[in-house]
Amino acid sequence: MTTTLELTDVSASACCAPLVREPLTAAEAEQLATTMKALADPARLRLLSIVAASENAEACVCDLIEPIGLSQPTVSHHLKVLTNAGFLTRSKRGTWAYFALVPGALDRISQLLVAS
Amino acid sequence: MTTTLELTDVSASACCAPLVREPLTAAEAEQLATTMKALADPARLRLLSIVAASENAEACVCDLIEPIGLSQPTVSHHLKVLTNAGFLTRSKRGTWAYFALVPGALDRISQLLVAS
DNA sequence: CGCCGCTATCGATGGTTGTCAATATCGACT
DNA sequence: AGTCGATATTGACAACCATCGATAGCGGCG
Repeated sequence: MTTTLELTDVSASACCAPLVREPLTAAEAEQLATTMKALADPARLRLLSIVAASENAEACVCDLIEPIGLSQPTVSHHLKVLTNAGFLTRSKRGTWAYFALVPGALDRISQLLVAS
Repeated sequence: MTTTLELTDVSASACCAPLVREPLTAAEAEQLATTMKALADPARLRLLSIVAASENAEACVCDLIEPIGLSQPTVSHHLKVLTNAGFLTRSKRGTWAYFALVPGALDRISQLLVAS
């Protein structure tokens, strides 16, 4: 299993000097790439946007399978990737598993790309 | 060869309604994922940051090979991917090929991720 | 013209990944 | 206990991709 990514580490070591300010070290680039790889998939982007647009920015797996149009194991896999990357949290209530947006997670990588 | 990505199309069709506002369509997700896949690679992220930190946000291929630590064909390949994705432009002056940042390209995808 | 240096393309290869069917797990309810 | 429904895990397979060596194209320069 991949370790949980520390987005804050990237922004800390590269604080006030994001991607466009000065060259990334190999380690920083590796970490940022791993995080972005979690986003660079159409199914995962759609999952994120569906969760974000849901009530309380939270959705049950059962509500995600149909709109995505993929098999249940595949959806479960993508949700795991997004969770490991720090974009979603998983909370099981009864039989159902609810995935919720991690506040600020998307904003963090967004700020790493922007120039200002 | 992959077609040049139209980042403006994404931001246009998703204007004022980014990733977190309402569910992405399959086509939007596909396009955004393709663009992000170009970024989700450590070598390409480092190339971008080196170019961005150079004079005039522009760098020669010969100046990029050594700091990246990859073979010349591999570097050339990554630069092509970034160019096709709309993040770099290529201009050949004499024997040398100079790659420059496309202004606003990174900011565009950055704004697609952020909530506000 | 002929050589040389810079860059791009080609072909091959090993590794990664998205996907599914099958199966396991686990909670709820009877 | 036993069944059922929801979710996660496993195993397998095809597609994709990053990388390199070899080679081709192409200016500059002697």
